Amino acid sequence: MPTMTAAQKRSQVKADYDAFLAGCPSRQLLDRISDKWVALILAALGSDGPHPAGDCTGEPQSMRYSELSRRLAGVSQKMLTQTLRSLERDGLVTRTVTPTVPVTVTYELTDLGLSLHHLMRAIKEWAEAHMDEVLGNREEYDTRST
Amino acid sequence: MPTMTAAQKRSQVKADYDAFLAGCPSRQLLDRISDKWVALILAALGSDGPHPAGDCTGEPQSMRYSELSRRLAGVSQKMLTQTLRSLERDGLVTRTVTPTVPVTVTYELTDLGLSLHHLMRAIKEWAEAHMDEVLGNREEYDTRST
DNA sequence: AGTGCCTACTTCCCGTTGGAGAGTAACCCA
DNA sequence: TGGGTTACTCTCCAACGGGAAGTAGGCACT
Repeated sequence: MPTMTAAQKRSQVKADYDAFLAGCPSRQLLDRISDKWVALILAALGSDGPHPAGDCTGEPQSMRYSELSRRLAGVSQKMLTQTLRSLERDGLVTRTVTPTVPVTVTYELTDLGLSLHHLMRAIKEWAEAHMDEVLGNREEYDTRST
Repeated sequence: MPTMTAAQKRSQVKADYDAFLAGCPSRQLLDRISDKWVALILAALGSDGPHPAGDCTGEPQSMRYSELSRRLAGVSQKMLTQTLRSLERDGLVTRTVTPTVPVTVTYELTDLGLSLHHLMRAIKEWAEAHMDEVLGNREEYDTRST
């Protein structure tokens, strides 16, 4: 009769590994980067001008809260504010308040944010290059299982 | 009395933009990539061997379901299965069932998945390079507001 | 024969997250 | 006084995801 049942052993193994990938330094930043809206905000702040369907290139520029809100169609104000705050906290964007008639708040990428933006740009390019392939795979997979 | 109140106009503007970034081809793939577990699974399948705290490099290899489950400490079985299915659907990983004594299911990166993994590797490197900076920024931000 | 264990899931319950929409502050305009 | 602006904040609720337990199909011990 062992001191540990199989179930207990399983928990033990799990606990042993908990400090493993959870402690990976990439993991914490990965969680931040893989936030639904972070990538889009970076993309928006990294691009300029109104871009025709899907074009996210261009020079970095500062944007107002309302501009971002309009640009990132689908983002709730709550999440936009929240995400911008966390990006500011991480030093990826700067937040500047200008006390004009109605207050104006502008957000801009820092150098750090800009460097991350370059990575995002690469991902966007990958996405555009392989979009068709992925879509094709999905279709095939769906018809196969139907 | 205008035909449109300001509120209605706002909804109108929103609807106009809804088809905008939502239709961006990057957006759909971005949603997939920025899934909490996708990046981690890709990292796991792209690395090999047990790696000491935070080391996610190495050669791609196939892994069993249970291996992944152990490696990605913290993932629920539900999400692991779900995520693997969607990755398979997208053609990023292959799923092979070998009818051994207890069935063995192995997952492996496809070429497409491998190419995405390279991007992930770049992100991991960025994360490691700038982790300290971000952590410093956070600390500063937190002390400032306290 | 019965109990237990294995893998690779699926199912159920429930807490947290995030969206929709209304409310707020501070000020301008008619 | 009523409406407008911007940049939020708050409240309510649906849905996503985690934890734990259940399932199928078969080996292995006793």
